[in-house]
Amino acid sequence: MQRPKARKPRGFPDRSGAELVTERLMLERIAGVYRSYGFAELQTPAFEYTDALGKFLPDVDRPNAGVFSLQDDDEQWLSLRYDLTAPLARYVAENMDALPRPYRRYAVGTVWRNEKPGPGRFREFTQIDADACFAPAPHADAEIIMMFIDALKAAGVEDSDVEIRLSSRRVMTGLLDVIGVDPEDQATAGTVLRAMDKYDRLGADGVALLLGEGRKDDSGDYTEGAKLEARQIDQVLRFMEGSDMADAFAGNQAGTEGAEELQKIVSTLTELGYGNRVKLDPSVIRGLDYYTGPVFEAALTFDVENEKGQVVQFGSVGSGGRYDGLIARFKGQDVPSVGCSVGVSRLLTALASKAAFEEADGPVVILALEEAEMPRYHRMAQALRGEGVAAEVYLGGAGMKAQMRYADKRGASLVVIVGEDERKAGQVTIKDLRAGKEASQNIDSREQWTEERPGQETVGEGNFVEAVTTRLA
RNA sequence: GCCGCCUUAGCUCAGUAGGUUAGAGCGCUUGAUUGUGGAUCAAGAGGUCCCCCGUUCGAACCGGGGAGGCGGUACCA
Repeated sequence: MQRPKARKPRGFPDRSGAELVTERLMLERIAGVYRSYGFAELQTPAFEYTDALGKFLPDVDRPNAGVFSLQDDDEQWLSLRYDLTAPLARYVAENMDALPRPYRRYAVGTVWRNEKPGPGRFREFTQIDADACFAPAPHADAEIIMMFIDALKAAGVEDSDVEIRLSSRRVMTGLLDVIGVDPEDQATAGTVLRAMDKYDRLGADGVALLLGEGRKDDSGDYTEGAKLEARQIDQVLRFMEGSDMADAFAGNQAGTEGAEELQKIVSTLTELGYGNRVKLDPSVIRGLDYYTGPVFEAALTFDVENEKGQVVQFGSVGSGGRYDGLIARFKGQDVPSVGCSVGVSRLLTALASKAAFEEADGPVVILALEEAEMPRYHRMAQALRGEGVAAEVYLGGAGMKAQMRYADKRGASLVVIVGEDERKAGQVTIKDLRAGKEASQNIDSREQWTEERPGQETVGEGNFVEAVTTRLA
């Protein structure tokens, strides 16, 4: 008989223990920030119709690569959501008339992307988003960014560890106009913007190659360039290196307005004390056929290492921006909207590389030494639970040594022992594994080992609950 | 998708310029302790040397193909 191999599909993490506890705490703290700004939770399903997500391949009757899709029994295509914004757009369009304006909601959930996993990058991960719809620039944008910063801080990211990089799609439209590239020309405009996006990593020279003929990277991969002229390339680079975005647009409407909008956002944030956290950065591009105004992302300022200690390219841990056209796909009418998203799974990975998670203590383990006394052991466990102490009775017929090993492996702080001796004497032995662990550092002979019983005490059976809670306190 | 590296015990990794019984450390099990985890000592279990095809008297090792993992790059809502 052919047995299946026990294996996990790649990019789908198994998760347990302290990581999960930390994630739940993180989510609750971020949600708390969102709620404090007046956002209320909305839950939508994991699946949406593929056309509602806008993920059919152009001119083909099949869903785009990158999303997990399947056909329902009526042959309609469904896809797992790849973010929380597309489902929001569907929800708002579907309930347009019933919703207050502005409509503010947050959402927490798992999203799925069918693409190659990388360091800190999974095919299944958690996002927590907040969005305001029917909310025009620039004040809604300033508020979202402010809240985004608060959320990251609540998630445990130190001020010095993160930087909010801000740019604007309208400014980019202006730039393209000025250098003579039609912003509507998806192919060229897209290539130019994607090249700019790589400025951090490749520097001016690398970007120049991508704007011109193309570039072959160190691994030998070749990327086709935008084929701009030298003059245009120079303009783009000068824009990227310049400090004042507005300068670049003498009389260009989109560019000038975009830059003014950014200035208003920055000055609002500065007035509220967030100015030092935000930096204008023309290399922030984000979703090309998605955002229409300001865009921003949170970049970590420390190196992320993998388990082998190698420093690894690590993307942003959250992002957001203005998408005035997303809901128009359904209703034909622009709905000015802006939102942010924290990539919780990725943020956890990054923080884990910085400091290991503390494993919490396991439950108190009550040894099961005498078969006939099982009810007594369960009663003792109940008594502890009644005081809010997590407790379990050992199950399975192993000897005392094996039970102790089990308690150790579980990370139990205390073991409760009632064997024949204790029972006859009306007593309970409590052993503190933590104390023993410490003492073991200094023990190196077998004699010492068998004689000492560190952290062990025997109390009357009426007092054992109190003795346990005192030790745990 | 493209490029590179890697794949030997549960884990981390040695290994022989093709030769019979493939190793270490850690972990695991058992014992030293007939009622005590973690230190120490001893013993033991555990392997299709990623898979397939080929070369060879003989392949974990050489050649070809494939799969998987890792990293980079492309794409990324």
